[in-house]
Amino acid sequence: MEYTIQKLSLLAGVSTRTLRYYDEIAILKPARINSSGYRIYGKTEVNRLQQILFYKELGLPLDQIKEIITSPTFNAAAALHEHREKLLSKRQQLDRLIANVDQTIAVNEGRITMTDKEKFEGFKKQMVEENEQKYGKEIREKYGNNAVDQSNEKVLNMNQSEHDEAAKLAEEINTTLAEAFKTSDPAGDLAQKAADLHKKWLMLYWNNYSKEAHAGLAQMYVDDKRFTAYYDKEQPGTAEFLRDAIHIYTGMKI
Amino acid sequence: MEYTIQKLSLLAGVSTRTLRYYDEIAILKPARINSSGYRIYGKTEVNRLQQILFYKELGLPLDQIKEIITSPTFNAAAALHEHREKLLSKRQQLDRLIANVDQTIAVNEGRITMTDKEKFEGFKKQMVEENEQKYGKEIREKYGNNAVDQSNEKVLNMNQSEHDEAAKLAEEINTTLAEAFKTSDPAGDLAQKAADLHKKWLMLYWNNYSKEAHAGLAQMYVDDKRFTAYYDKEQPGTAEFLRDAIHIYTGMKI
DNA sequence: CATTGACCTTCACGTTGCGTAAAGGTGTAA
DNA sequence: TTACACCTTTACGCAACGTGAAGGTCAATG
Repeated sequence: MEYTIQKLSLLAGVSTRTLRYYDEIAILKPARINSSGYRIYGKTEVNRLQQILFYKELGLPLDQIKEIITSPTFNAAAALHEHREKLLSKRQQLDRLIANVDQTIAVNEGRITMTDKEKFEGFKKQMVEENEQKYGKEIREKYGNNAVDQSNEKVLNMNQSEHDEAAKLAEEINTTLAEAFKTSDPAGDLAQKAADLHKKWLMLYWNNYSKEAHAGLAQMYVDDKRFTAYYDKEQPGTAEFLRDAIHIYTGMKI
Repeated sequence: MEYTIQKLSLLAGVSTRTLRYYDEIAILKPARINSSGYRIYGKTEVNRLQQILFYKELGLPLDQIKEIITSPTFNAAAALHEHREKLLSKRQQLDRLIANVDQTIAVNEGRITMTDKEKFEGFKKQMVEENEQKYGKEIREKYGNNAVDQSNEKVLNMNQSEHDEAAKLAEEINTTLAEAFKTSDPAGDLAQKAADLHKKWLMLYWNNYSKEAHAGLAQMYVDDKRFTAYYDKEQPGTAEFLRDAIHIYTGMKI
């Protein structure tokens, strides 16, 4: 079976320009040139093209593909392993980017609802949101991307009134927590109410609430200095108190 | 505060070439040009550059950044949302690539151990591995990337004897399963032995065995025609029988 | 037989975001 | 004055083709 350039291009789903380019860089030369100067491809070339396209789908650059398929002694396995590493770190980079964009969108939209408040307050909020985001990354590793993406999507699609509700809830948590802290009893009614409010607040941000995640977040409030600073701003020890209350509330310890 | 091009480049951590390029494409013009033709940047330009670099970190192309920061009416939020979508699908694409590379490496290395066997057999094996891979994608969504990556890494690092062990185990599963199938009792000793072998076999591929995942995979053997075809090749109903045995073995139903 | 239209060829520039010379002017300290 | 660090513009290079442009070739049709 012989193919002209267009026949092969139709067969393989690539452009004729691509085939000419592959000829030019000598990764795929035609079997022969006919008397009119036309490129004629044979069975060998079809197979080779399929190989090339396969490796290309894997994201390998053409020069590496060339080495793989031209040199029979070339260590394809090593090349693939190396490429795998690159893809992995690329995905990590992408994850960071996505988290960053999510955060930026949130901050941008938050800014709109925040114009009346002081900048300092805004910064504090942003700080916590940032960390919430970081915790998101940990969830991401434990429960997969979809959960976090959906949750972030949820925040991004919140309307003004939902934003307001979240702010009101956050405020309510703070006052209730402050009252509860005075009782020194994380199992008491007030503390448990704070934990419950915190759950309600969380559910505005998370699509799928789980006790494990709630308890885990509570622990992070203690472990991460920036969270601790936020919750301890009025009374040192509040973050720890909240964690204890949530652990009792969820019946879980991390 | 005024900056020459190099001062600004040192401050911002970009090359002077970059700054000249930004001047050229009019995304960041210097505040003024001094009598010698030098570019002089001021405070405004520093801030603007920071904005540019920020959006660049998000992966936005320069022309879009230009629109965002030059047109005050430009809908930055919409642009970010759109960009977010792009990043998300990019990551999906990356996930596919990684799975594909993993698979290719496995097949490549599998081929070496398979040279003696028939091609047809090889194809069947490849088919099942492919699906195992697909199931891997479902795990990925449920348990995050790390688990699957580690598991694949494990396969990739298996040596010859481990490969052989896997093949032997697979063979043993098949014969045991065939015997067990005759008893028609998925709770019987033989069937439970098959399930246990299957677990051992799985543990060669998965880093973290869990009853849920094992039971889930068993269910997939019935749901996915290609798995079913593989296990039913001698006796129709074997895939279903194996699922029942595993569900009893794990004490779980999906 | 000539024409038409599909197909082929070889240039060659455009894309993105700069890196990297090359060739030459400027500022300042020794 | 000389050296040296700094500045300028110009322009090619990179990856992997897309997209014309200008011009030959082939098969079928009027």
